[in-house]
Amino acid sequence: MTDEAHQESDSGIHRLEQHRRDNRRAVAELGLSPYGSRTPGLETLAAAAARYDPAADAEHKERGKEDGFEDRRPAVKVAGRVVLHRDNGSLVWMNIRDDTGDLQIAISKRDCPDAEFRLAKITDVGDVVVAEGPLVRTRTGEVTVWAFSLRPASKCLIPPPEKHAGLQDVELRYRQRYIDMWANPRTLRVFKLRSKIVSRTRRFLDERGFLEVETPMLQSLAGGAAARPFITHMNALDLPLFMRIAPELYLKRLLVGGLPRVYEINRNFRNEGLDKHHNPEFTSLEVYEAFGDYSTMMELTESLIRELAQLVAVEFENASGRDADEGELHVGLTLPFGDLAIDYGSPFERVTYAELFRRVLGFAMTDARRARAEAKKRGLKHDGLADALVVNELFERIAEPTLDPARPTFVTDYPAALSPLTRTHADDPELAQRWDLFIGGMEIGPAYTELNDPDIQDARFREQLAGIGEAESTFRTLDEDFLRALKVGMPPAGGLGLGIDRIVMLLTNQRTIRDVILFPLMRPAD
RNA sequence: GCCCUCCUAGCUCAAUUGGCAGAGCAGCUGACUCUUAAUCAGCGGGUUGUAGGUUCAAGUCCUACGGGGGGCACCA
Repeated sequence: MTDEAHQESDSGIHRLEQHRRDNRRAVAELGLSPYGSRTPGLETLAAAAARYDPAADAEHKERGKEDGFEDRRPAVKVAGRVVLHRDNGSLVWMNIRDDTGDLQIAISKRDCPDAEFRLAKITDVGDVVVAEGPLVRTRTGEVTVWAFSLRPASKCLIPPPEKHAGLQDVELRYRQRYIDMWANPRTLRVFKLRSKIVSRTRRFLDERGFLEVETPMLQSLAGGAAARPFITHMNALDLPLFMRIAPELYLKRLLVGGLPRVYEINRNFRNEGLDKHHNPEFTSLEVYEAFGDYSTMMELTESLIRELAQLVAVEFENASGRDADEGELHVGLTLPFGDLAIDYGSPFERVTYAELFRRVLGFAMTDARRARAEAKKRGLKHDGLADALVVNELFERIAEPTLDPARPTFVTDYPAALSPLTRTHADDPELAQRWDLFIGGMEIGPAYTELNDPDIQDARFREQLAGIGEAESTFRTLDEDFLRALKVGMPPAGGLGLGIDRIVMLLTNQRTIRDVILFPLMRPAD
């Protein structure tokens, strides 16, 4: 048996990787450094291609061989990863890619130093190169860098994915995102958009006088939500710590301290299941506004999401090369999400919890006996549940799914029994000043008029804690310091929580949360 | 936690009823100065996720395990 019969050589290196290692050595033997060095004066592929000058190109084609001819074709210096490689003998073509697009490079034996022409011949798909030369248009009409210089910048030792289909294996796409990103341009587009969505969100809030803050992610009490936390440990203080499940209780302390408008965009960690809408670590936006309430939060949220949709619509137009003046998206401002066309331009729908319940179920949510009978009839949970929970079971299973997923909808005024930590209406203590926003069938986030009476908050906390089981009590305890902060006096306030990952899913038309998180949690492969 | 489903060459995918594991791309050798999923001629490349089992014979059927995807349940 020869070595060639083995997939791997004695050193355990795959034959395809070995060929690439051999090519890397050949590059070094040409006197070129396979891993490149600092390179000033580079421009993006899109910017370079945009500088193509048809007149100069035509002039050069006509009179390029005349004595004393002055070449006025713009010369560009670009870098990118090789995605296609066509060796035509004494003329090598390659297409390189950066985050702005692809560009064709031609390396001719006649016009390039010998070592650099030989580099072109042994360049592998996946390598990163720097090319320099005038912009020309080929006979088939493609803008091309006609290189007078080609340099190596980095070697790709791993065989790349299939050149046309790209990297299809979902598992590999998540585990080896660095390949997915360059092999599938769509992936890079989504994550660039995500970044723009987040920075526009910051700008939107900054412009309105909100201050971005960072509160603890390691907490000795994990409060602000009812999820299971991750537990960790600090050696120096021999202290058990929780990863935060929400920043809420710290942000409210800041209202007490005298910051009237604060927000935080950061990670939360919840030790629960994972599915297409849940990753154990996810990014949320929380906003608090002193002297606001859940209505001011509603206006803020609607404007923010409309502005983000507008941003994405403009990006789409730019990407598809459409004339921005066409205005089609601006008039309607709809964005695709799967089979839906979600309308962000029209005023969002508003419906009260009670109204939606009555409309769909046919009776008032205050009719507990009827609700219980209805739940039983439909085979929903009801035994041993409080009235409000039976009503909510009907609401979530029957009423909520009737919302039009193509119309962003605020469901307002939840039963107070379901929202013990929210201020109730002055004229109806059974209703909480809370709304939830639904878009595309997903819950995007809630907002509240915050409770700021320390005695009521204290009582509600204790009621909640009284109802929990043994297991929960290990991570749910009363935050005495938070109650002390409320006793110092927190102004009346509106509070908002939005799931950033889900907003990005909606706006970039990605059906699973893993496609908007760069490195979603995966089980270790081995 | 339960149910369904997928895992075949570096990548993308085939393989009929259980009957010799294949193709394209990528790779290697050669030709080619306007190609563009370059083309042309030739050549290599496999422990079919892992471990067992049934069978004359297993990619295919059975069991367990690992990983992925989907659904259900759980989860203010």
